[in-house]
Amino acid sequence: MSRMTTARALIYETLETTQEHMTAYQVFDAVKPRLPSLNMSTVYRSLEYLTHEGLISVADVGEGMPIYEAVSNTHHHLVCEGCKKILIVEHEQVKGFFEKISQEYDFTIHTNHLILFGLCEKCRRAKENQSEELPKSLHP
Amino acid sequence: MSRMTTARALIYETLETTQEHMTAYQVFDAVKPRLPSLNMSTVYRSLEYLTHEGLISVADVGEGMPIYEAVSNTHHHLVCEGCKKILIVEHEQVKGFFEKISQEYDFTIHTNHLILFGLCEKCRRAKENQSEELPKSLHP
DNA sequence: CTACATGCAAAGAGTTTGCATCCGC
DNA sequence: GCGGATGCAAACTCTTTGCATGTAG
Repeated sequence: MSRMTTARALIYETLETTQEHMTAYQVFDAVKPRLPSLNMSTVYRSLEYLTHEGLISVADVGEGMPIYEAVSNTHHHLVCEGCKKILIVEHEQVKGFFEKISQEYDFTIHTNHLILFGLCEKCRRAKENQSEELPKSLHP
Repeated sequence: MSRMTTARALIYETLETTQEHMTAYQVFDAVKPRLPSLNMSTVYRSLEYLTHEGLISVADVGEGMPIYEAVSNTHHHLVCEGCKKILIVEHEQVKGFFEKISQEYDFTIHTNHLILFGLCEKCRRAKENQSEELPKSLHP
């Protein structure tokens, strides 16, 4: 059987109240003060447990570490590759697309956290200017 | 300045001809026979180079290792969490959604490889039956 | 010839695991 | 009290890096 222990409760509470996506290490840092005995392995095991229970969701931002967040807060992200800014996309904007794919392929989508990479308006404009001024040049 | 070396060419050729998504290790295994001196660090450096050149794309299937594929082959994936089967979604099916998001948020999407998790029709049905009565059963 | 690419080995980082102990139920 | 949860430390896996050597242009 499963137990809602102190560690699990605090980890979930942190994700639920901040309503932010966090990496395993960020969760650790946030909970550690309130539970000094907390260990990284417990964080990983708890995150896995909470995910399995459907209380939180995992996604990969492509920065090496997966991020976790409370599912109550279903939304999606646009990550700017220029300034690293993250825009929030309401699930309403995505729902229709998911439903269409679901029907078309007879596939029940569980993914509840989409992350799209690209350029925000500011960075796109900056890049356009850049390529106007520097027609051809350096490249690593 | 950049060079199209043997290693890079073979790695790209492999991804381009198989038209399959592969992990770094799979790329290594596929190219090694034709270039026995090949080293994992070269694979990683080459994949990074090819990605930066826009010849291949990276995506994370959530299984710990990112997967790579030739961009000529733009499509998306539905990954069944039950039987691990992977369905291909043509970009046509996704294009409209990307455009909508792009406009709505004034954001240029670079992501060209979407991976959605869920359950295929077979596994969904299996799960439904399971919760109704059936104790245990087939493997897909 | 020169700068960049590669192989090798070793380091890093994030995550997982075995085991003794702890604690929720 | 018992079985699952935790802490600790070590192991693991994937990836990155420093440096000497090799090679494309």
